[in-house]
Amino acid sequence: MKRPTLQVVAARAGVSKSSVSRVINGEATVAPEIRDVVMQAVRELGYVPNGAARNLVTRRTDTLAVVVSDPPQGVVSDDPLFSAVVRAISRELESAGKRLVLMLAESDQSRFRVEQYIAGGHVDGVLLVALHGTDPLPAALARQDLPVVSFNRTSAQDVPYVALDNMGGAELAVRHLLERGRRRIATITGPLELHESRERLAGYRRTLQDTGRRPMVGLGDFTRASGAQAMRELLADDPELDAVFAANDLMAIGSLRVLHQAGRRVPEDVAVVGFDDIEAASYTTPALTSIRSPMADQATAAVHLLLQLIDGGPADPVIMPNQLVIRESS
Amino acid sequence: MKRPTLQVVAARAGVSKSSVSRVINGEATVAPEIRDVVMQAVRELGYVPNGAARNLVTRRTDTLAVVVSDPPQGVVSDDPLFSAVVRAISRELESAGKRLVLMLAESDQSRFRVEQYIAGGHVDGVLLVALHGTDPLPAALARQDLPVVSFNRTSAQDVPYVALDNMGGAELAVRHLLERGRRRIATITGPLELHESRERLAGYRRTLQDTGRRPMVGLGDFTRASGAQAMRELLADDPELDAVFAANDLMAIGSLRVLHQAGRRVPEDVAVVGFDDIEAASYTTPALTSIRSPMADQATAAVHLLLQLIDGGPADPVIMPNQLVIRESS
DNA sequence: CTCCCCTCAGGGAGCGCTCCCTCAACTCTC
DNA sequence: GAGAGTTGAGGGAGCGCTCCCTGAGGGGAG
Repeated sequence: MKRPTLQVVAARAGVSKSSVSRVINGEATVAPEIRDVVMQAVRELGYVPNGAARNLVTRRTDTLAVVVSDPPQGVVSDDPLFSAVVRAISRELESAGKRLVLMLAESDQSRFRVEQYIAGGHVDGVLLVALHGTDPLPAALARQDLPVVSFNRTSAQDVPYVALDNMGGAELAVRHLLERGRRRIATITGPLELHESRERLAGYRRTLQDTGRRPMVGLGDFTRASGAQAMRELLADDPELDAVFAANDLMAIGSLRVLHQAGRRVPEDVAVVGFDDIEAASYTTPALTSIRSPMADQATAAVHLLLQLIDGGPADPVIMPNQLVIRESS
Repeated sequence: MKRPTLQVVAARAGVSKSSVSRVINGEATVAPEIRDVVMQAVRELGYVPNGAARNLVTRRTDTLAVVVSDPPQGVVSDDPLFSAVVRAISRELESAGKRLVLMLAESDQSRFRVEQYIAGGHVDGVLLVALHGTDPLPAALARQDLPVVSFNRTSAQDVPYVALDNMGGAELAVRHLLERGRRRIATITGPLELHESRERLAGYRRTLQDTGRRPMVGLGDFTRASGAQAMRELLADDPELDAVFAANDLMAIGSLRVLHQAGRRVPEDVAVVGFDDIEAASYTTPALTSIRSPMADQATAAVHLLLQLIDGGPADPVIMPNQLVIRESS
């Protein structure tokens, strides 16, 4: 059963292809009676325009690619916030009448496939999530002349972005701990190849430096296990530490358990603050104080920026502010 | 800067369009020297075939839609497993050389848009996630003559599916509690409009009935808050209950806190078993015993089934078995 | 040596749509 | 009432590709 074409609809309605096309595309210069007879035929035949044919001539696809560039055990797509981000993007595109092609680039080969796909004219623009500082994809995509917006700062200079205020968030966390009277505040970092990890670390460093305190840095990689491991090391280095700022919630959760096992009470002996405010942060005992990253808002803003870019608008970067959510752990 | 076309490549290589097309599509009947000269030209010009033009004539798009049909506060896309499922699907499609268009259908309007899109010939097949029993979308999509695979059983009879063994999983949970010597075993259900909630409840019921015990049913809706509320009611109804099987982990986590507040020790006084084995299940105190749903495997299986269907293969439903993961809460 | 067959490159139609251009039919102005 | 202007329908080219068909050329068999 073949789908009806414009031609068929035109024949049925007794008008020309052009008129049907005009009606379908909602052009103003169509007489009401022609519009009615065409709509009638469209309904009767269940006509839906063929996308490929339309794309071919208009050069628009109404489709945007969301490219997540990340190693297989990567932090992005494993992130508890991943689904929130994807949903926010999806909703925003839906309301703009656009479609979303999701591509996870987990290897050089798939990165190549992404490039090919983008070059194949399948999409009108790209929303890029590539946190790794050395990722070659941002630059590669920027070279194609297609609108690209990054979900964070990238090494490619000329890619517009919407980023979290990671440094400001870290500052918020550390100030909060200082205000609570903590004096020996350690941090557990994310993997330092990632911009956001470095920024959060920098925020921690700067805030401590302002008050003349000594930084204590444990290295993590955003996983729960790495948070636990880093906590053990930090405790061994300084058994007297009285606060930890973890660069994400998963690591904070990992450290909670280690602190418990080491006989420290949270928050009495050691205060803990995480980052991201994932849902699990409120399930822990004690519930975790965290920096809420407005990821959904960030996603929405990124989509807006991209759509604006596609319409030929300006490409001003956006920085999203964070918010401290105080719970039991501090 | 316009992208080069087949024509341009042909001119550069000094051969015909047809030959270039043959080389691009890897046909065997091409002389090596022609292949070389074409590949050379392709490389020099950075030629990538235009997708729309190709689709238009081949009627293939190498693109599959993943449609998640769910109300705005729906359970599916809020589910912690959502991202795992999406990633598994994405990987599987990537390795099959296909693309993924993700569509969230959250309203009647967007459901209509989905139908239109599917009818527009943009995709080769549809992977449908629609848990709601009354959802009209499965039937609507089944009417289009396009391969459709559902991620669970649907009300549309003729849609092939890959489903979890929900009943078997519930049975596993309840048997486990019985073996631990529990005698008053309550359950907290998911929203009963969902197939899977009903199946999990039925599994609970059947297993208890087999041993002549009385069922105690609290109604939830898969959210943590609803789990807490149901737990309060169950405790009020029967302060002596000694075990709870929650139809998902979020509700189990909600009930843990209520039990703690009510002065019950877990697992000494009341054992708790969840369902899904989300990551947060291992963060709780005590860590949660749960039924592990092999969601990623299910996703992979669904993709396989769909690809097989597209190739004209058979459409035999698949049921995925579950596994009991025993932790501290039981 | 001739004829036939087979291999493989080129030509060209056509996929379904948009959009430009033409032209018919009115309306308005003087 | 005639000419100019305006409105809106129809015709047809062409987007970039695939794929069928044609025909050139070479090899093998008789």
